[in-house]
Amino acid sequence: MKKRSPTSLEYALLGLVHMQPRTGYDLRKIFETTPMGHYSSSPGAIYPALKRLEQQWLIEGEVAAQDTMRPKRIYSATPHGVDILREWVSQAILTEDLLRKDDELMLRFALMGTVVDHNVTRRFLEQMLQALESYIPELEEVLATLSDVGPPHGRLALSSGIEAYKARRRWAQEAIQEFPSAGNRGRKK
Amino acid sequence: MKKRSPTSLEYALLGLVHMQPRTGYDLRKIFETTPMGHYSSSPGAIYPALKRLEQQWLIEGEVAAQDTMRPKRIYSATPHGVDILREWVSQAILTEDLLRKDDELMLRFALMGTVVDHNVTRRFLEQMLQALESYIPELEEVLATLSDVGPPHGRLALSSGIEAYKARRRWAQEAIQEFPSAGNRGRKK
DNA sequence: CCCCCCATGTAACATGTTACATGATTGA
DNA sequence: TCAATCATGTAACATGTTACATGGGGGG
Repeated sequence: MKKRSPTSLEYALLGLVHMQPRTGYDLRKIFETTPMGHYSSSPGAIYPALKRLEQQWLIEGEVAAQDTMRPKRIYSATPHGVDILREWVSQAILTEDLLRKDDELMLRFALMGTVVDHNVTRRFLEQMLQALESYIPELEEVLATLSDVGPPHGRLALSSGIEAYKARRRWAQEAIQEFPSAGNRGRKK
Repeated sequence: MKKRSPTSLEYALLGLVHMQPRTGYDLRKIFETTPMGHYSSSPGAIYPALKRLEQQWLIEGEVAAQDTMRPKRIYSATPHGVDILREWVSQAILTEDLLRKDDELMLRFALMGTVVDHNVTRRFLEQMLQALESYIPELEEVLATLSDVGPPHGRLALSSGIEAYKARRRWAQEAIQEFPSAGNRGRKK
């Protein structure tokens, strides 16, 4: 039996309940009201996803308000769930991930705080920087080859993307300083 | 009969065949090899989507290589398709679109070159700037309220997002100058 | 002659969307 | 008591993913 890997939404839910136990409703509110917000949020997505995670033992729900019907379940991550989450956030970053899995990449970073140490975080940022260093020039080259005739919208859209990646590169260079390498450990501040 | 509106992928296909007639294979290659690349690209997504567009008269396919079996179809946009495309790219931009439909927003910009004049493009950029001016401070406020204890990953991920939006604001301010307003028309360069 | 690229398609499957439904609790 | 918010769920549907299948043509 091949265990197909969780979706982004499922990882997001797993990470959030690991940070702190929550109900399905809590999770929905997070997606509705915070900047985490493009991960769905409709009950038809959340509740089935929680059920799947529970079936795979990645999270477990404790029933509160036991006497009423339609009991409320408070979920938290199981040790196995934490392992799976850690494995996911620790995956190597490929250049193409910047194009095809960009959201997932930042989600991984946002959720890694509670499952890995600063060495893994640092490695993540180093790999992201490497990917950006190889991808940005590639995009600039594409931009340079685009013909000047016709509407500029395509070219402008591409340069918007390039600027976004450059902003991310600056961000990563700043961020990495908060995670000193083994050699420099403890010397910061 | 309610005509449900096309998906992003369908709009992308519609826009691309309007720029220039193409086969399904051409479209797949675009998604595989260019920066337009996170829009799917698998045959199981492209060919059914083209079929749907054809059924709604948004595109039409001309059959080439008529004598062989498995004939190759070259698609182009119908006048009705162009209307629908124009309507879509011209929609008003809401602040929440920045969070929930960001990709779609940039796709709309990239595809609008061949269907609207520079006044509409300018309006698009003005509305995007307005949305950014209202959204960026909102995010900064959220960032300021986040507690300093615990792992910084969440805060850093948020500031990465903020920097991306700021980069987009700079880009939009630059880009808008390529589309002079009615009052300044023709005065540029 | 074989492999790769051109070129199109389908079938099974999982996920997510939209809309609906239920009922408890809290504050005005 | 009325409305809003808390809280969970399901059913129908459309879309997209993965994997498979077919076949022609060109180049080494």
